[in-house]
Amino acid sequence: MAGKTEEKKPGKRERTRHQLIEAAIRVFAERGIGGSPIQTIANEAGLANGTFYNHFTNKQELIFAVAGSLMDTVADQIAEAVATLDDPAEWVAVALRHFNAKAREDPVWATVTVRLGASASEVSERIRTNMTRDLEEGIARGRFKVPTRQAAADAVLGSGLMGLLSVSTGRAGPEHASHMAAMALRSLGIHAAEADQIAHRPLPPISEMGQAGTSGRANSKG
Amino acid sequence: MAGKTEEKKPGKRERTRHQLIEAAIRVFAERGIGGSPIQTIANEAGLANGTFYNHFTNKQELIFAVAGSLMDTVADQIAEAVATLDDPAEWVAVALRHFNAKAREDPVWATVTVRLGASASEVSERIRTNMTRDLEEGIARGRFKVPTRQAAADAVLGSGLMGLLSVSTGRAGPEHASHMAAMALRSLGIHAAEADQIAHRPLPPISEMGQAGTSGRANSKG
Amino acid sequence: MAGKTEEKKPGKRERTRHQLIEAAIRVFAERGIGGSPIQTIANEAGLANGTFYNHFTNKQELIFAVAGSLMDTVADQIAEAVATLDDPAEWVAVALRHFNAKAREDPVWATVTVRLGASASEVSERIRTNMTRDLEEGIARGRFKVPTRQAAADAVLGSGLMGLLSVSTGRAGPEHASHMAAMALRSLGIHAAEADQIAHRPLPPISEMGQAGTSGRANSKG
Amino acid sequence: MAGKTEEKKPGKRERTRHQLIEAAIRVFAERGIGGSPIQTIANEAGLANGTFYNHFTNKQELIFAVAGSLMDTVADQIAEAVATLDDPAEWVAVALRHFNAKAREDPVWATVTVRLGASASEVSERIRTNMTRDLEEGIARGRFKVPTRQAAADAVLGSGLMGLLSVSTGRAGPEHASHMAAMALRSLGIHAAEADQIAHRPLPPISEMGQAGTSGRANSKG
DNA sequence: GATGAATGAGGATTCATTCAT
DNA sequence: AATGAATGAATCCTCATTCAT
Repeated sequence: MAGKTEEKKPGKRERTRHQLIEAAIRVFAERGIGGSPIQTIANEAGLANGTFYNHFTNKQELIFAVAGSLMDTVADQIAEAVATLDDPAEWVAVALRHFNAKAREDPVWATVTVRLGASASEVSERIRTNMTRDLEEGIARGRFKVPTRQAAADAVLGSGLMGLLSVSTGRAGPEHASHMAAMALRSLGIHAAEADQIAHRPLPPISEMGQAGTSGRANSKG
Repeated sequence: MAGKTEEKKPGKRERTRHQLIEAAIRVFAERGIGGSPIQTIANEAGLANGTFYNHFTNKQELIFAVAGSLMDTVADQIAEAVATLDDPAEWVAVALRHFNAKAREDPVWATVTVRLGASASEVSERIRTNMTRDLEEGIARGRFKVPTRQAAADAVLGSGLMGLLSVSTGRAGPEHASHMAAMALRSLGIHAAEADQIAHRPLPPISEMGQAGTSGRANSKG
Repeated sequence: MAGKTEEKKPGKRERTRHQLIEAAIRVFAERGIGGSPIQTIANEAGLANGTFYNHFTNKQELIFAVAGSLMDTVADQIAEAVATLDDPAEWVAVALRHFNAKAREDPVWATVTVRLGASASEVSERIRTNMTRDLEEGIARGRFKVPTRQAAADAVLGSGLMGLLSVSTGRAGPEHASHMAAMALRSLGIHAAEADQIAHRPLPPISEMGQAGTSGRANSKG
Repeated sequence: MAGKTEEKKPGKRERTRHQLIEAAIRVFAERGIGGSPIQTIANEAGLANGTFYNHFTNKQELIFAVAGSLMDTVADQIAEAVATLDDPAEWVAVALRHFNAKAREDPVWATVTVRLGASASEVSERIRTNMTRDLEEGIARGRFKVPTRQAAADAVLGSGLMGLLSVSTGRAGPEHASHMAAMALRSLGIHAAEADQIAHRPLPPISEMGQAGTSGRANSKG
């Protein structure tokens, strides 16, 4: 149990798994999930088809992993950006704007996230969980006036998701994110003028850490 | 069992087509679109698989027909309900609430609508078009104060969609629809008190016309 | 319910199923079960691979059907031949000799039957059942003197099976079947001289009816 | 348990090979030969899949080794037990009874032996060879009266095999082995009374030597 | 020798679609 | 129009085997 008892290759397995997820994201974006054979994904990752099954039991598992990876990536980045701020209203605004910014920077991410939305709603729970927590804190502090915590979450998340769609279909102008944030804040009971002001404050930066999110996920195959 | 048992004339063809669409909705709800073979759908409709191709050229056409049927059902009902009202704010509130009510009444409808999201986005455009028209009128009349027409549409539609999801996953309480409507109105610049009031007015009833929506659609085979 | 309510094609389905079983028997004999892809079997039957799955859910089901068909064919023929005789001793001798004769006439049958033996012992139960019935009758009539019905069945069936193996590996001489029958009768308590005599009587003929046995079997796919 | 815990020297290689064979027997018994991937067998042996190929060139070789091990185990034990006796009739009876006893003591052995039948008939030849030798001696001494050496071998081996099957399917009663032996002797021309008497004599014991049989076999990999 | 990731040919299975009846 | 058997391309998945460490 001392020393290098178990670590032959530093995460070779882990890395291959990532290659597959990354490849899947690219292929999904281009051809859709249903139109992406395992073979194609494996090849895109520079691997043989059989290798896929050393890392995932089936396609469904890959889809979940992809969805998870996608969501976790932003969720973590957003959580980090938000951590420096005090005002719940700003948390929400920053989260929405970062979510949107991510979509702009990485259209592939946006496309896949949107396509995955319904199929993998269990996974997007992570985003929902984070957001709900933030909203509750805001409600508790009297910053937000909303009929229900549930309704608030739906309104904010719905805005975020629909904004994503607008970005990925090219409907969104340059300030779309801020506008969406402002409207979301208004729906949470923030006055229009203040909402606009908060929604336009400079965005705290996020770290560029690679594939942050996926690291902690369980590896279903031994 | 007497005389013309099968009622040859009045749109027998039409009816068979409908059987297939209805069967597809049920099967899609249960197994997802990708997991629903034509064979299964045809059997659910009490028909042989070959019969399917007397009514649709391919599966994709069925999917569009299903999406169309789904959307038209509500879109028409909503349009009818809204037609009696004068205030754009009320249009929006009523539309959102009816959309949500439909989801409650017909969980299968809700499930399939959500699942269809990506596969048939062209169709959901119809909802967007209607909603955008209403919002524009409201903006023109000075009833809504929004940064952008686009942002407004996203905020409202996002709420609607997310509300649908909450219903179909059982997260939504009895007043969820009204709450969502109120928040949407706030985001459009209506004051909180008024928004709440509008969102709780009695809902204008909708007619119970059977499968209204699909009627006008072209029949590609024939 | 009167007239030709249900019989479009006179057993088209049934016939295709048979083609597949017959083709499988040929292919199995040549390449072994494990070495016979569905594709090859279907092609041998003059059908496309997909057609196979209209008649069997998987390969295992085909194997059972083949084993059943094989066993039933002889079992029926033997039962017919035996029906004309009165002496239980002769039943057993005739059964063993016919079993062996079949192996000589149809080496493919022999090969497949042997190879199938273990994999499909459930199916060969039919042979065992018939034989056990005959033995019991012989015991009841005091014709056989055996320690156990079970032991008797094992001895006779074991002889039959092993004889089959000898035939299919070319070890068996022309009178092998009669010799085996004689020895089997001895083990059942018949005196040597009489056993030999019975085992050499002329063999009652069997009808050449095509694929008799399989007809009654259930069709697992609708 | 003291000192050199791992015992490097005395055939560590040999032992690993054995672990694999033993593991294979267990896995074969449970899942059949075709359904037992190397990976599974290696894991069952507590080894990585790659290790397998340090000991066998391919799967077929393992199957032969398993069959050999299976047969040798009994063949050697039987040979030993028989060596103390003078009467060929007793040789046959003891052999059959030991064969059957082994099946009872080690159901896994029985199952795999039966399942192996077809896949490794070359190996079961060993049993046939031994048995044929014994029968010839008996014939030469005038102890057996049989139509053919071949027929005699088939009758005895068939009984033995079928008895094995009866044991492994639970059809065999406690005295089944003796009954089978008695019937086999009768078929060889021994009178019923004597046959019964011989078949019920106390069984000479066999040594409990571990994995005796496999030891002499060549090791195809260096 | 042991390890376990990678390989890729082989084969099973699905299912949209065609077509003769 | 309805039927349902047949089709075969597309894809999933398995697993014996290789190989770098």
